[in-house]
Amino acid sequence: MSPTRIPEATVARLPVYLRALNSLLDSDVRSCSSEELATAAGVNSAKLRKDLSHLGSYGTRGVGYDVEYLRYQISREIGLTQDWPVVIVGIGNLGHALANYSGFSSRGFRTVALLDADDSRTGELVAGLKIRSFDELTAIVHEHGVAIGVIATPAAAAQAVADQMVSAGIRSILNFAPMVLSVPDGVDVRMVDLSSELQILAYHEQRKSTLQPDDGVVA
Amino acid sequence: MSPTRIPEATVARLPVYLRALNSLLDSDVRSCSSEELATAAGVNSAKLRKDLSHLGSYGTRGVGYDVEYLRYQISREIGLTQDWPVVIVGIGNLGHALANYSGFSSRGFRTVALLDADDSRTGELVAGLKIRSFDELTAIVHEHGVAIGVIATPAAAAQAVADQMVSAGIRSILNFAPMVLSVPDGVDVRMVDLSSELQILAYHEQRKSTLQPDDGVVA
DNA sequence: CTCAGTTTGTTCCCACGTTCACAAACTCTT
DNA sequence: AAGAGTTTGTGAACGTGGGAACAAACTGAG
Ligand SMILES: NC(=O)c1ccc[n+]([C@@H]2O[C@H](COP(=O)([O-])OP(=O)(O)OC[C@H]3O[C@@H](n4cnc5c(N)ncnc54)[C@H](O)[C@@H]3O)[C@@H](O)[C@H]2O)c1
Ligand SMILES: NC(=O)c1ccc[n+]([C@@H]2O[C@H](COP(=O)([O-])OP(=O)(O)OC[C@H]3O[C@@H](n4cnc5c(N)ncnc54)[C@H](O)[C@@H]3O)[C@@H](O)[C@H]2O)c1
Repeated sequence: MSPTRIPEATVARLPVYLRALNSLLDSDVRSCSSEELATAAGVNSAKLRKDLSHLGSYGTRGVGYDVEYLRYQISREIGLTQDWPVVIVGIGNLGHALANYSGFSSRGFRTVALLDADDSRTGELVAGLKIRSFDELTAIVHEHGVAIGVIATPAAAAQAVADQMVSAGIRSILNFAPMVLSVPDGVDVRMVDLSSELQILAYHEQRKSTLQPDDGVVA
Repeated sequence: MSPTRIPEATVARLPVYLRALNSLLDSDVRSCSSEELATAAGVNSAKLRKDLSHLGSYGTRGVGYDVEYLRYQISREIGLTQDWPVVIVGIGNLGHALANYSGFSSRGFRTVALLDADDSRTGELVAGLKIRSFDELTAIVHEHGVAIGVIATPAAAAQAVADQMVSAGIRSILNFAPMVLSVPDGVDVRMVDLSSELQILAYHEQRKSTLQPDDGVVA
């Protein structure tokens, strides 16, 4: 199946290619060149071809790529052909937005439970799911075979929540709390830090203002 | 001040160091070694020292770093010693959460306006600000000198919103819509794509399940 | 079949980022 | 004052990623 390990930078771009392919399919485009797909994905065509070459040879020289076929191959490589049950912990402002986000379920991700430590929230209906007590985490993880957990609690609670997730068997965590989590080897944590993103923009903005016309990060 | 350009990878970690320093100050720690700070920030101590060396020599050999002083220097380098007015466009599920997020205002970022194209939302009070019409964008940008815009609209509207932002004078955009934005040179776009993050986790999760015990991305 | 045109997959090279290892510079004890 | 102990800042080695360029492999016309 996978001949070699796929570079991390490539893995991070596969979801972008997938979105571009879906967008092409919506426009009834059946086939495309690396140049077209690269433009749609906002990358260099050489980079795109090299990325795809890590998955295998799914194109035809002189012709291009079959959109449907390539989409399936990328989906399979990422693991989207299977179902991924997800638990969200901390149903405050952000947790509510995440629970209502259709972009998760549209891929293979299925939110199976919303958990919160605040008992006064328990029972509230959000996006068709009842908020349940955080104590039920382990039972829910075992029942649904949950492998991915989302943390949307305040920073102060994040490490404790992560510890509980790990001990319940979760091995992949998406963390929205502005807090560096410490987890055992074999557990993946990805951090989404909005405040950091703004600060990075501010740094570049400051340079743009004070220095000679410099190029930006572009997009 | 800044002798050379700071590597992009370093810039992306400065906010993390800043958080770690704030956390140390909260615990009344006045001074720390690169080892301690690196642990708090979740990175290698060699990497931390090299990162900091790009800003200047703010430590003392044999002693370590003065927490308060280093925090100020990093803040100044990022540009947090000045005020950054921000506009949020698209006050739906996510926009509401962002408007209510205190993590923005706690740094130098100040939300000056919430805009939405849906007139039925106009006037609604969110986090102490009234939702205003998207048409007011240019006037608001000029009035407050806004340089940073946040897009939280559906993907279909994102490019049009970005175009309006750019023509109004905004040169830094934080985009939450799952859509590759096309902007002129000199405009920075940072994309926060939650769906991609989940897919990356899924890829690694899949590999963990099917292959021999491999190491994860760690944290 | 042959040849011109097209587009992929890959190789080569360079730039960037990470880590090691150590000299330089500081503190503290004697 | 000198030497032992610490810790920073940096040079050098190494690994990863990006981009140009091109050979390989396809299509289609004549
Ligand atoms: N709101 C945003 O737009 C935004 C943006 C970026 C980051 N964040 C971060 O996301 C996190 C959540 O933000 P928010 O605005 O939704 O906060 P919030 O206070 O509205 O919600 C936090 C929720 O977590 C629950 N909680 C607290 N401790 C818990 C525990 N130990 N176990 C389970 N649940 C627990 C609380 O009951 C609450 O419902 C914060 O860390 C914040 O810094 C939020
Ligand atoms: N909800 C989440 O947790 C989440 C997570 C990740 C990404 N996103 C993305 O963030 C974006 C917003 O998500 P949401 O759940 O808040 O959607 P939403 O539908 O709840 O809100 C979108 C808002 O944008 C407004 N809008 C539409 N077109 C506009 C325009 N041209 N100008 C100004 N405003 C306009 C709408 O009136 C609405 O209020 C989407 O692109 C979504 O994919 C959301």
